[in-house]
Amino acid sequence: MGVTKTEIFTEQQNRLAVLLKAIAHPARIAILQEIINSNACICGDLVSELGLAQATISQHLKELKNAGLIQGTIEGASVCYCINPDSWETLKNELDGFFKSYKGPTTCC
Amino acid sequence: MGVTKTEIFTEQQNRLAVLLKAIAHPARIAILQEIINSNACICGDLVSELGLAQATISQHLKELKNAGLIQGTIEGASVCYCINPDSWETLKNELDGFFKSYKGPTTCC
DNA sequence: CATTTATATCGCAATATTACGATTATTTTT
DNA sequence: AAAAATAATCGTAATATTGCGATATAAATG
Repeated sequence: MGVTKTEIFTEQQNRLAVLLKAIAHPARIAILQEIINSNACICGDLVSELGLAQATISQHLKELKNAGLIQGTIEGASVCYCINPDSWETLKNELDGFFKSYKGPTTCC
Repeated sequence: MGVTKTEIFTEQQNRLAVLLKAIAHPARIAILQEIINSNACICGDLVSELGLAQATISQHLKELKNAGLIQGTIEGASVCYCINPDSWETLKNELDGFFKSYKGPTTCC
């Protein structure tokens, strides 16, 4: 046991869960914010900005990249990470739909 | 180690991460969708709707409740769960702000 | 009041996540 | 080419999550 039963849920539910899980960590939220705010793409500056080891940051970046939320391009010895505009837009819209599907409180509770 | 270093992140980052983590599971997404779609609040119908054991559903409901996303009111022998309108709205806005802070692709990657 | 119904909680096994030191690979710099 | 800088990967320890059977709790029903 201990494994998420993905087979009993819809494609959409699983996909949304994977993307949200990728964001659902303070370090990865911080990384995304850094990438967004420094309008130039930052690389290993994250290691000095956030207080985490280089291996840890690299691992978080990998997860964000696996989820498709960011993309990295090699720039000499360092790597330049930035938001993947398409998946960012897709997730934004999907989440928007999800949150808007709730039409306010009902009478029961 | 293996413990998230919450102390090095901002309140906002930690709060958002906790809320997103609560949603970031297909079963909990399915539960939220069920609660939203059945405009009457459902109770243990979730157990028959989704293919998970009663103990598992109850645990997922607890997590959603702990995160403040849903609230349960006792209704006789059963419990009626529905969305917490305030936290739902708050999270929606916070996420909206987060996603909107990205102003499209830059020149670098 | 015994029985059924509806949920919650406990305890456990399987697995996933988080963090980091050490190492490796690659590119700059000297 | 050696040294330094940058980032990825490996291995590992600590902890968290997921799922469920078994059990507990509480209300409804007979």
